[in-house]
Amino acid sequence: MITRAPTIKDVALKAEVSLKTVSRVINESDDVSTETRQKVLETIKKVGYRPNALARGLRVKKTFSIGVIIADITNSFHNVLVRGIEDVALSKNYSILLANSDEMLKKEKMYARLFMERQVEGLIIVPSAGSQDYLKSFARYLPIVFVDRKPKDFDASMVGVDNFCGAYSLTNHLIEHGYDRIALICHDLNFSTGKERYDAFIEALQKAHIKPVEEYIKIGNRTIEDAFVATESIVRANIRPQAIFASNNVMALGVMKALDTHKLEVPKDIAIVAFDDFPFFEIFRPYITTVSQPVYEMGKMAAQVLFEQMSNGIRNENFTLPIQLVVRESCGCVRRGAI
Amino acid sequence: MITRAPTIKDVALKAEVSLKTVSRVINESDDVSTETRQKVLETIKKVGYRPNALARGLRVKKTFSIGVIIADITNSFHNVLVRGIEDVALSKNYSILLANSDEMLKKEKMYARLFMERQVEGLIIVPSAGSQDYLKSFARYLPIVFVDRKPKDFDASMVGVDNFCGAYSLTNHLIEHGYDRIALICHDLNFSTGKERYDAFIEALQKAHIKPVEEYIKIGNRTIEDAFVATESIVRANIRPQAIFASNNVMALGVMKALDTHKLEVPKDIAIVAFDDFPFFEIFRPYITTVSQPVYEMGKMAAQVLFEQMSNGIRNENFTLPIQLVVRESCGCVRRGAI
DNA sequence: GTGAAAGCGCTAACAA
DNA sequence: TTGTTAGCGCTTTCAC
Repeated sequence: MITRAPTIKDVALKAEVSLKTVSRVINESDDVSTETRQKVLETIKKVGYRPNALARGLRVKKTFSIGVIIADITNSFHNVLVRGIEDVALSKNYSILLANSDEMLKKEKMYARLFMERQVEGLIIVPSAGSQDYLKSFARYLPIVFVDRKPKDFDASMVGVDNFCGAYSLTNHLIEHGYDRIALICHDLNFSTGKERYDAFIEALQKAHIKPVEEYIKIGNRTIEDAFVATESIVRANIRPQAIFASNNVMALGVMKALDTHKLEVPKDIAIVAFDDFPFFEIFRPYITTVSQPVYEMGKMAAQVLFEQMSNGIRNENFTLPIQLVVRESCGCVRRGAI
Repeated sequence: MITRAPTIKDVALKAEVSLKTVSRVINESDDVSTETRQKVLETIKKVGYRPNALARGLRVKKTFSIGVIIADITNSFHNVLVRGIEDVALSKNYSILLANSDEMLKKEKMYARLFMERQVEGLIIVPSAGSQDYLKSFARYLPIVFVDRKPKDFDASMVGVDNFCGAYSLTNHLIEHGYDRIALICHDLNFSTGKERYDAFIEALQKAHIKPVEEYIKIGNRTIEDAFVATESIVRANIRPQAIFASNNVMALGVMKALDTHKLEVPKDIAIVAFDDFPFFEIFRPYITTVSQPVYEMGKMAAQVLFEQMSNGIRNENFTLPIQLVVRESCGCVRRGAI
């Protein structure tokens, strides 16, 4: 800005040594006489020199940065994921370039391209609905790792959980409570997570010889509002369901809000369970029964896989992390002891 | 990685034109004959050329990136802030480099330095407790904007809210309910926000001729755990307070958890209010009365101020955004109509 | 309308 | 141990 930042040249001039000597001192490499090193270090301090990572990156073709494209940093799932990624990146001295796709393929594409131009050395993506084939031309240059959701029309490593299994056991838990009128508030089936949870829900019902009721099944966007509206219509049905399965934690909020608005008590009047936990599900009543995903670990794992491939070459592997059924009280179970 | 990415040179060679001509086409500048332009564009497509933003940045001394240092992306205040910043950055075609300081000055410093080396064109910081004088040497090169908390030993532009005023009116609201035994669970006074909210709390009591009781006032870290422990000790006091003021939303969660654990009903047995809102404060009972900050707007404003200074020169201004008292039911007010 | 040469800040390769 | 030269991929200057 105002002043030009001093360069390696300025240091060399002032310290009366060559560029390379300064470079050597900076990189703590090679052998520079203690004397010269001292002199250079002092000069560096005096002129306030800081190496230009860009110039360095251009030369050595390393930028020490990776690109991360998630749906929305404001969503707790995504920010915890990012935290996991960042912590690993930090430990490797890498920075992350972050972008929100807002579930729009167009934005996802735009950012992926932008990050390529910025010479990121790897890409971690929570893919939006639609085709990821645009990544094919990138995959020759850097590794790409997907998290949470499966990409379409493009193969790369992927870190996620067994959504089918989780949703199945959650549905089963409701069935074991004796409910046979169970509603599903699900997010978009174009996401692999939505699809798998939906499929598991249906299959669990069928296995228990319960016929899925169409008016109890609502598919919408992953928003509080959509879940609210869906729940309202379900609750107004001729025969109210005894339980609701929310396909994710955000939608669970919409369900809760709607039930509260209609003065329905959980789990007395109606039970509810949700896929994916939230810290405060344990703080506010009713404590919501969920399937909990190791989100932070997913982020870490994704980063680890990426770094592994950055140094040892691109591979194509899937990693499925374990989930956990967290039984609390919203399903109708009696409350366990406090804290 | 595997393959070398094509450069401008490859394109020039293949299209049988000079480097500069390709450069001209890329930058949509100057006059290139339609014929040549066509030829170049085709070649670009054919070889899959993408400009190298780093090389370009090195030359034109623009990196189109800004650094953002927050406490923790996992905290809703901070991620909403980042979202505001990102949305503005996107509109200006800038990327953000993101880092979590975890409230540690050391990390904050490290990242600020790292970002400088990466040639960010501006810096937005939520400062940690301690001295920000290390930034003095940076301030000659780029603008720095602080958000939420005031820096120490260093002057720069700052975007925040009137914490004193907000905490004062929140405390006052409790006093108007007739409570005269009011507890404060506050985060570190080394943060300007903590200090100002604390001061306001005390002053509001004194103005109402209520003597602050030492055992009702707890200072801790901004964590659920600290707030939990603090609340427990307060609740066990000889004479229990009638209300608790939590200095932020995270600590409010700890307070709620502790009250729940001790089977104290809000607001029947004890009232609670918190500084800073949370979306789900409106979804789970009891609906918590808060002072709400325009966090997203704070992020946007910070970014706008930064960009303004990036183009028009560094200034030193303070921006105070309006807050809002959101009266719900945890303070003892009767519940308003649903949704 | 197009191109050659120089240089952004740095490091690799090779000399000295 | 230290210095010189070239070049990373791009744009700017100035020539043609």
